[in-house]
Amino acid sequence: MQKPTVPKGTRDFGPEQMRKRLFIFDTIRQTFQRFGFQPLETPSMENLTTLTGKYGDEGDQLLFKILNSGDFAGGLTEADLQAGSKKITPKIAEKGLRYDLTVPFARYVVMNRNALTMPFKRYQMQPVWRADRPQKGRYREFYQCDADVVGTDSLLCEAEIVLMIHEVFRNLGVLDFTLKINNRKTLAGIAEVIGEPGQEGLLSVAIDKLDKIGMEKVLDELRERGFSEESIRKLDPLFSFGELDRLQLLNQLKTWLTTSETAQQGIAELEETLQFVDQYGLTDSRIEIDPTLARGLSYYTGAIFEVKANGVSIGSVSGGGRYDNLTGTFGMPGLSGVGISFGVDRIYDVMEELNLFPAGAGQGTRLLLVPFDSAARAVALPLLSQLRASGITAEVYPDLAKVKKMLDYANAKAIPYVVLIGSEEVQTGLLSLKNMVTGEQTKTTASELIQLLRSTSF
RNA sequence: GUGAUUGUAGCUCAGUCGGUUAGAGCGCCGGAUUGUGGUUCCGGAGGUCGCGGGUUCGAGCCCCGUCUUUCACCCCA
Repeated sequence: MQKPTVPKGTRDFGPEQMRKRLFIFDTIRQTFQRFGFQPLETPSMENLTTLTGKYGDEGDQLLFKILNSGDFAGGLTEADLQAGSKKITPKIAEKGLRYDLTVPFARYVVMNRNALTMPFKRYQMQPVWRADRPQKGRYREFYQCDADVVGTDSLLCEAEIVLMIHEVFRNLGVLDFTLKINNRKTLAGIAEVIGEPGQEGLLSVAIDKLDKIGMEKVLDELRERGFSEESIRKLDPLFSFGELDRLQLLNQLKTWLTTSETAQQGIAELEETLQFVDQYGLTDSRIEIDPTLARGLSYYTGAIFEVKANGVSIGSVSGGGRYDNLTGTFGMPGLSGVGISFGVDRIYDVMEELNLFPAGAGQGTRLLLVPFDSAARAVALPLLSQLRASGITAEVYPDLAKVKKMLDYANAKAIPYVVLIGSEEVQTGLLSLKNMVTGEQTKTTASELIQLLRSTSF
């Protein structure tokens, strides 16, 4: 027998998982809306022309392509087949699954440029797909929750992103996290100062691995990529910022990168952003300026953010930054934007590993009505409506089954309360409320019952 | 894309040197108990050993392929 399976790197989410996931989605959505972002959804598939070339060569490889409908191979010639799969792909697939939410958003902005009020703030919570090999904290289908502002280069937006990150993780109960922040202009400045102007891309990928592989190996990689010994020597100060506080760090950066105008601008942006954050009154900030933070995506041009949960070995749970020209490739240059993306699946893994889901997050039905016969059921149904109208999640066992079966059902669904209704309850009008955790059973009226369930969270 | 790794009942896992009819715990179903679950006791169902091929008198076990799981690299949320 062929047992059914789901494709590699994809998962089903059962009821308990889904409730926890919805807790994460709801928490993030609340914050996005509170900050004035408006909802947007885009199609799962985009034209490949929209997607390719936006994520670098590596990214293009990771795109899921969708085979054309109909006789997709009909127009292929012998020469095409000889040319190999890379040449054939555009002839047989003109659509692909979205790789992130930022590029479809940029496409949307360009298509609706005349209708949108600028600055335009949108949030979007949808799955994205990447064709890489699954491993810990990495899936082929996963959800991102993005919030972006386009049409302004105000650093207030960067500051608000910092605030939203703090609010989201605090509301989730993930208190021990680090928000790393840096600026691509500073990185560009470093490349200038060490005598490798324009090479900040290569510099970034290598430096990004610092805390993973250590300084020596980073330097080896730079040598491999053609950086001169002199440049590498000039990079020294970057590794000596260890224990400095924010002010000292910024001053040292300014001194070191004094000859680069770009770097000075990056540092000034960083300072202004942090100043705004202070003015907003953020307390107990988890911000850490990290001059080595690089991030892979090539379209970032200003601030870059990355959030890691401490105490777990799962990659970043959130990341983002400013991009000056994302819409340029779609024929709309000069539109600046900044955004943040929360990775729901990784946040879930972190919260599960650290046991951070609140008891209410996995909670479904709170009360099961157990009528013993049809006369009892006639009492139960109006009561059920009354309970639901009071906002209490309640259900009745649909069959007139044995009491054991119904109580087993309550246990299986982890329903904490049961109301038993038999001939005695029908006659007296009093209900038997059973606490399934303690086993204790009391007589109660309908209104007392509602009051009790409203006043306790579970 | 590179290199490892995993797969036996719904779940977690045993299964000796290749040898008769593949086992356990938990879970599930029924009963003890027609107004009381989570404890106990009794009974029961449930397997193409991931899939395909090969070696062998004989394969869950050995070989090849393939899919899947997990992990590292690359890259990333």
